[in-house]
Amino acid sequence: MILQFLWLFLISNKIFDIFVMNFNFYKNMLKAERHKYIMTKLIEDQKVVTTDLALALDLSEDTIRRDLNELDSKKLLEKVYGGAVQVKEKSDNVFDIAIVAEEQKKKIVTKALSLLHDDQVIIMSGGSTNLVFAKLIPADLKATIYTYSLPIAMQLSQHPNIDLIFIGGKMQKNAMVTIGMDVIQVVSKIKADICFIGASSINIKQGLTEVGYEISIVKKAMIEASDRVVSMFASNKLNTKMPHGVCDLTQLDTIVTELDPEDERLDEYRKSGVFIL
Amino acid sequence: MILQFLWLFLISNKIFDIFVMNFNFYKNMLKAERHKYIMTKLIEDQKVVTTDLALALDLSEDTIRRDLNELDSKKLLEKVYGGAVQVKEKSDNVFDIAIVAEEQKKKIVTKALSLLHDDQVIIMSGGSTNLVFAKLIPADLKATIYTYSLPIAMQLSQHPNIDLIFIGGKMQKNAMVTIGMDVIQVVSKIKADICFIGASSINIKQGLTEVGYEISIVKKAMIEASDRVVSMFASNKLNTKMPHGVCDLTQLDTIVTELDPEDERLDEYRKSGVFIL
DNA sequence: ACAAAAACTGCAAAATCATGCATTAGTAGG
DNA sequence: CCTACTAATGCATGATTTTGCAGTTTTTGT
Repeated sequence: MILQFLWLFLISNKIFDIFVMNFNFYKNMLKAERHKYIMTKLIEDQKVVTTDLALALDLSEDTIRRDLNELDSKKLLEKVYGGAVQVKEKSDNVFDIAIVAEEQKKKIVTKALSLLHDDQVIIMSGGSTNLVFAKLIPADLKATIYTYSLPIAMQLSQHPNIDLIFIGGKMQKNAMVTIGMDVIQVVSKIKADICFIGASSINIKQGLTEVGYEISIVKKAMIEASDRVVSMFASNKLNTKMPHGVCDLTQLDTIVTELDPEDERLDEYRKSGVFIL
Repeated sequence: MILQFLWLFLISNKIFDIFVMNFNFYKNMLKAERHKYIMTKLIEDQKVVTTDLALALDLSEDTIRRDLNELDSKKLLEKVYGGAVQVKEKSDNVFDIAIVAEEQKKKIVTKALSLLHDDQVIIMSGGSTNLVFAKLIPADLKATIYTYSLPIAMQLSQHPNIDLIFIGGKMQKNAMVTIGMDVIQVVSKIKADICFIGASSINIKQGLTEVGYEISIVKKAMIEASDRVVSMFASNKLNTKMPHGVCDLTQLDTIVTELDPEDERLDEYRKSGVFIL
């Protein structure tokens, strides 16, 4: 009986040693090492607890808290009451697309809603203005829409009454649109009533111009395929220029900006014959 | 001697503590973790019940209520009498796709990452499991990926080293994938090294089966176009059946589930010759 | 309308945190 | 070697946050 206890005692002593080793293992740790340890622990467990760390590293909780505050201010973790958790990946979600000046764009596209009618065949290019437009298309509109923009297709796929056709091809990843010959081929076979073209730049002489060559080609094909061509953009795009031409003003039927149609900044465009909404 | 017993007592206390810790697994949960747990639970079950949460987390109902109020004021959920429900009006943001049992799916697809190599040509079908897979594809993988799923294309468009080709066609809006002859035509011309097929249902006799006819046709074409066919799914899909056949087990090269490859539930599948990861 | 369940309010105990201050260790310069 | 300086750490103190409980109010179902 005694022997059993003695044995247990020895065993427990061993365990105790291990404990002590673990406790004091990190005793002479530099601050940087500690931070690394904390970050590793955080990734392992999804969280760290102040008291646990103080125990594990044999330091006062105050020091741990200071560490956590420091790491928090570096945005490496998020401090919470009792410890810290992983900083939530803000842009991990590819799917939330930030739209700059969304209110302004809403104002623009709302005007263009009057151009929509049931049973139209519509082509939409990419761009955040067109995305806002897609959001605001009335739920009861019945139409066929072609697009080659992923975000716009995502948006329109929520729409109950729209026949949606995505134009496939090689993805231009930053703009999230397809480009290339496959796109041109499909677009050139469409007979659309109306197309909505985002604009990088517009001016009197060159008309619509684009920053990318491939996009400019696709837009040319869109215009060719549509009876009516509408371009929506904010007024800061007026009188600017990009390397690749898309079409001149005579090929545009309607432009839509946030300005009053009678605004003097649009005078020259109005003279060229394009309808201003 | 007394000391020995004292020591034993301390040790047993420690062991006891560990037991208690395991028993009350969530006892030392940080508030932030709790909120995360609640939100996960909410997405899984579409609702949470105050009393259930109090029981599950071993906390008073008051605390749970305070949590729910807090999350409610952050607009992350909507508190109702007895618990909380998901905040509606998700039409505001089409783009955040809720993935049920994301952790389980991560476990599955992580196994499949070993099948990826540089310079492969890959076809990916739709489905949330494949979406999780797309998220976890290493940033340094250089490959060409074909897909006809909007969310997967969105996800992969963030990937710097992947040539991404979207297969266009008519959109099946609820699944956010393209379907139809256009898709078949493109797929049948691809010569892919490997394809990853989501599964609605799988069983020994019929193999892969699908709920939609069109999808089943597309998947047939995918299999035809690929040297190697991989299907990833959770084990609850095992031994279920849908109306439209895709392929039998002999046409599958690899299946991946969250189960251990030696699990007895996979015995019959293993016998059929398919490799189980 | 009434009883039971759920929710809210105020309160107190406990845990956690921020701050100021003293101590220590390491370091650079004379 | 000594001194002054700085950074890091621990401790004391008071503030803040969290949590459960008791009592009251609101909601729900019958």
